[in-house]
Amino acid sequence: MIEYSGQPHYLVAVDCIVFGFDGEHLKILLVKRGLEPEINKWSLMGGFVGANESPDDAANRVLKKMTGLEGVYLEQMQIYGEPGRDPIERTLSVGYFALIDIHKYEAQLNDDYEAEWFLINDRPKLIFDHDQMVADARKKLRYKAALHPILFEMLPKKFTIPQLHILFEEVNDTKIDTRNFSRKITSTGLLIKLAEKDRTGSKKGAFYFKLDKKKYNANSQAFLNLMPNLKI
Amino acid sequence: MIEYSGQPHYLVAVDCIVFGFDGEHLKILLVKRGLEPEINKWSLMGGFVGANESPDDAANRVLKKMTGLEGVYLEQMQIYGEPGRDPIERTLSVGYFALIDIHKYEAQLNDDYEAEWFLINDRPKLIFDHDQMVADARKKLRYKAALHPILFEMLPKKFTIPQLHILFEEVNDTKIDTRNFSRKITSTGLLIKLAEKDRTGSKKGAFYFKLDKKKYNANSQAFLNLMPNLKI
DNA sequence: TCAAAAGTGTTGTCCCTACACCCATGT
DNA sequence: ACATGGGTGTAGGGACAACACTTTTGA
Repeated sequence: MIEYSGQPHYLVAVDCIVFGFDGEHLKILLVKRGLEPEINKWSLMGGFVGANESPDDAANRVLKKMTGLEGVYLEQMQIYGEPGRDPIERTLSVGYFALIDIHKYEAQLNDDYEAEWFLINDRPKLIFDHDQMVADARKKLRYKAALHPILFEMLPKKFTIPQLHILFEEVNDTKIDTRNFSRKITSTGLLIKLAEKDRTGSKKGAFYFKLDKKKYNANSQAFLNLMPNLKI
Repeated sequence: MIEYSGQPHYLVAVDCIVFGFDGEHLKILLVKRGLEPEINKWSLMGGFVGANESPDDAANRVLKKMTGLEGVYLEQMQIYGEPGRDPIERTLSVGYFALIDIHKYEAQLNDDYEAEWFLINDRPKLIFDHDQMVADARKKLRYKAALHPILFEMLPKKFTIPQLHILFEEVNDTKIDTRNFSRKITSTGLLIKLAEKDRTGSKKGAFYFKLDKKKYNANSQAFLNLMPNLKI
């Protein structure tokens, strides 16, 4: 019987930074931690990687369990593995960031967990190294969104250009010229204009668009330069 | 005494995809595996994460041990954690890619390990999921190198533009116009022209350059569009 | 009629690519 | 002299940012 004798074994967890957009501000979803230590403090959604699942599986399972949502946009970020990051026992955690449509979440809220949306810039202090994870996720989201059309994942199926515009400004924490933005985003060819208008925001109303799924899936790897004066 | 009772524990390893450049072709450094199972098969440089080190520490330690080199460019890629990826025992592995100056390596080769450079496109089959790791690393290297000035890490302190040019072509597996390339790369302002010329490649000789460390460190996060017709 | 937001037009600038051509030098 | 890479010049086109303007419609 072959074995890797004498090597230490560790717990492996996943933690998810869940981003949402309420139409005005970027938010993250936090939960009150249900186990010791630090019980009842705010933390990211997380859980241990089970014996028969990959970390990706685990992250999807955790999200399903805590939000009720499946098929969420989920991206592996990095591993957090400093020896002392969990005071009880050595635990390595794989950080993920998730993008969800906040309204979809509210529709099927799972009340078993005390979860709450917080403004990204006004959130409680989190346990362990979770604040670092949020900072890293924010940075990575910005980076990725500048080059790839992923922010659609935080909007409903039907959305308007002004909505998308505000979202881009929120994520990048900057002002973007509305006129150039709408042209740039439509010129990607990823949007399909619908006949219907959203009239809640203005008298004139803004046309709804939906994503061209086919082109979206084909182009999700392409570089798009979605941000003016691209700098990080 | 608080504990996370009943959760499974796993081995955690690191595996490094080490890239090098011999002046003509992109290569990777492989080792003959020294333990069962699959002993004497070719594999990536790897090792288990020790009790008092982070995965990043472990990757640096493994590289130091097997190549003798310190301060190597090392970047975390992703975690590989499918339940059955190691047939002996569940092991999660953090993949890293490393860029090293192949000549520096040869200068202080560690003969304790049977290590060998292989052409990236002509390498032996590797154990477990290491072939997948190499494919992922190649893709990530290409992606990153298109936007950030990291390929310098594979060249000596003094290098010529034609050398850099071939390296870019190798990494991206494409032809790049030499004339436009040299202008684009010098226009980044990251290079300092030296008085000396390399005359091994041509009669005229090509000027040596070195990296402007100060600007390099300041700009390593900037987007640079180093590849024409940027597509992935 | 007016305010307010949506969205189109316009223009100058800069960058990028393609390609021609000159440069330096060992043989 | 001439072959061989190294490197610069140049011109056309396209993208992009800046900003003016029109459109739509509820109040």
